[in-house]
Amino acid sequence: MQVDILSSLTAAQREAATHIDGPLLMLAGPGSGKTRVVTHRIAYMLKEGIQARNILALTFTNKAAEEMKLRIDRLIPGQNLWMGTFHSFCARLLRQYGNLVGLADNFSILDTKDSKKALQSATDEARIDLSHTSIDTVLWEISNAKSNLRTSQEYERESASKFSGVSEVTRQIYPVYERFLLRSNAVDFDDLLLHVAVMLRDNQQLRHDLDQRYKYIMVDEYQDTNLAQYAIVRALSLSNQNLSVTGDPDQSIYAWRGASISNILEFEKDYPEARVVRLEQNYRSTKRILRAADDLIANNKQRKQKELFTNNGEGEPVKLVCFPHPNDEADAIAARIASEVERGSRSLRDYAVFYRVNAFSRPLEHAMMKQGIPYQVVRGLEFFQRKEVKDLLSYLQLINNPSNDVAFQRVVNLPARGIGKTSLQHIINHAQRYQLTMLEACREAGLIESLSKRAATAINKFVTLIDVLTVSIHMPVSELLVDVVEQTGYGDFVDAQDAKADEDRRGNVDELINAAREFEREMNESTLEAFLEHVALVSDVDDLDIDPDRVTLMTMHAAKGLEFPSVFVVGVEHGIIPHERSLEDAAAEEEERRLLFVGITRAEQQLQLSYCQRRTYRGQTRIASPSQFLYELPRDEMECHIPAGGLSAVSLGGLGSQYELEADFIENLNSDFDVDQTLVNNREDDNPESQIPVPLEDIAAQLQTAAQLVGKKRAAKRDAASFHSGMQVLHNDYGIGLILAITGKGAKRTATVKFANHQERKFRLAFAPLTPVNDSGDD
DNA sequence: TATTATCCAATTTTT
DNA sequence: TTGGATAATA
Repeated sequence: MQVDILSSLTAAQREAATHIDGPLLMLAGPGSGKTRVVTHRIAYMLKEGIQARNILALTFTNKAAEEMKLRIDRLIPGQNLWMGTFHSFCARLLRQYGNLVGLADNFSILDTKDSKKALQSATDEARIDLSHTSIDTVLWEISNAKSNLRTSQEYERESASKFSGVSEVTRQIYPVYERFLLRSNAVDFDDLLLHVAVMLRDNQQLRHDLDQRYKYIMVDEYQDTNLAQYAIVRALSLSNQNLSVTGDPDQSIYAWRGASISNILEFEKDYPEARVVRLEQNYRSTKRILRAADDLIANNKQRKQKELFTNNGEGEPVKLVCFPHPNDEADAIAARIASEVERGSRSLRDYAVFYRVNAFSRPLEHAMMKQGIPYQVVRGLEFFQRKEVKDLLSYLQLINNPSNDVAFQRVVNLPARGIGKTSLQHIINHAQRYQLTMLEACREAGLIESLSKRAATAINKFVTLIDVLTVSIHMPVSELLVDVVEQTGYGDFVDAQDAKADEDRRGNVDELINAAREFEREMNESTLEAFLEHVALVSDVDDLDIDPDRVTLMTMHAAKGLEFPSVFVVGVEHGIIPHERSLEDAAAEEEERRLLFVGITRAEQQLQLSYCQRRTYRGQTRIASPSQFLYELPRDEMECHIPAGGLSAVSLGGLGSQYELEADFIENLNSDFDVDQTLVNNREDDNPESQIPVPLEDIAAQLQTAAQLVGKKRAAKRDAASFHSGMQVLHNDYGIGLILAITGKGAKRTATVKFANHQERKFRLAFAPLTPVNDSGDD
């Protein structure tokens, strides 16, 4: 039987799969069959007689956990193995032992938005002045602190010497926020981990018990663990060092969220006994794709050297294509997919398009729709973020946990029931004065003098409403939900809105009720509490179905762990990948490179990277230039459809000659250049929505001509001191503009520039990122 | 108090 | 362009 399980593994894989006792580090490159090894290893352990209940397997996504469970079940059916995310594991522990950190077992889990609301409330309550920081910054700072195992006290101590605005404000707010959450019997995502880590640290008995219980621990994507997760894993594997972790430092893309890559890099220090297995053979991609990935990632300095190889064929050349505009980019991709599918060489599910920011899905969606290509957009939390859904869930939260003030505030006047801002403020004051939760304060509405009689009545009605609903707390969630929709008046409210604005909010409501029904059907434990936990810890991504025959659109972050026969990466542009916010920080830039590496290595057979000359983003069209990462690819063996002169004609980051590509654009300065037809002139229709997709080859050909047309028009020198009115200039952020006037002298010399979007701005010539666009040939 | 207008800021986001 | 958060108004 063992032979069955191991026979399909290679030597290296088998070595990892049969290493049961003692620490194990599996460095697994992309496409190296990691999941296969992990699942086979577990199956092997079970066969060897290890109890399923002694195994703890931690993943980052529910999807990954499900996938593994499924595959193990295929190898050894009928084992009841617990597998899940760090967060759900911690939530489960906290339900049991939460009292150790001051949580009742019906605590609520706040999502990021709720956390922000909580933080805002806490800040208001304590009358803390945010001065120059924003609530987002502080939330971020606290989240970071929590990921790094710092409670408010530790933060205070640790940051005592820091005098930046953020840390000063955070020092004040963090303890208040902490108290606010405890009082609300609620945790944010970071708390789930932090509380458990603290609990394990301060409670040796518990630590020991759990250590005994979970004798074999497995962690997937170890490169993405943060300090809190590290501490939890460490605490659970002290007595029994049967810890196996898998990961790939080159695929660490969540450092920005507190993941610390050093966890995996220093595993061998933490566990000197560790066996290290490297899985470097790639079974996924063609040689060419792998070489592109390898060349790219080789530019990272902070890196464990790794040798990727594959026995797969050379494959087609990787494509690099430049387009005038994202609409063309999207059209060309849609057209190619359509034609290949038409030809029968592939099906839609073989294709994925990746981008750096979610907003880039828009032109792609347009193009797919135009072409009638079925597609699915994978977006993190779309469903559970919708207003209707959040509103209704807040009612459920409040019923489940009456202390949840965030939920309370969300629903108290929704639909409007005459409890406005002023009344609410009175309630808040009262609650604060007597240390009550808001719902408790409402129960004393009659005692609050400042409240008008009318308001007091409205509040009493609300309290009664919640009390009545609470009676049904043990009913199936879907029925409770139906009750909520009807009795709170929310259903009518939504219907009224739909009628007025021609929307389908009701549809979302129904969808949520359906989700509840499905939950009842699938889960053996379908209490309200379980449902709320489920929706808090499961995202839409998790039930991403690759099965339906559709093209998949998603961010590169979301793509991790997936693979597709044919992959497009769009918008490989400077300031996009790497993202502009990463430009100053070398470490952040390396992470961006890893991100592109992840994108590239998802591809099995076909890969196309593309960038545009202009990009419409946030309502503004701007000049775009190729990403510096494109220079690091093996372009000589790739198929490049880029303007004459190639990438190198566009100077990196600098503005010097990048608008060489843009000369036609510049010429259109004084005309309305919303739709620039110069490059794509086979369009017959002025309406951008209904334009005919341009075959990729044609666009490439046209680009060449356009570039030739542009010919002599060269960029002026950057240091040109001779700005004058009537002159065309290029601004880093605003694009091309016309100097209307010049005033002042010396350092104060100021230009008034009118930009393409008809905005006028003034710039000090001494510092403004302005470059003259000179048509007098200066070569 | 409730609706409407205006302004502002804007990655990625396993949970 | 979008959404969210305030400010202005009926």
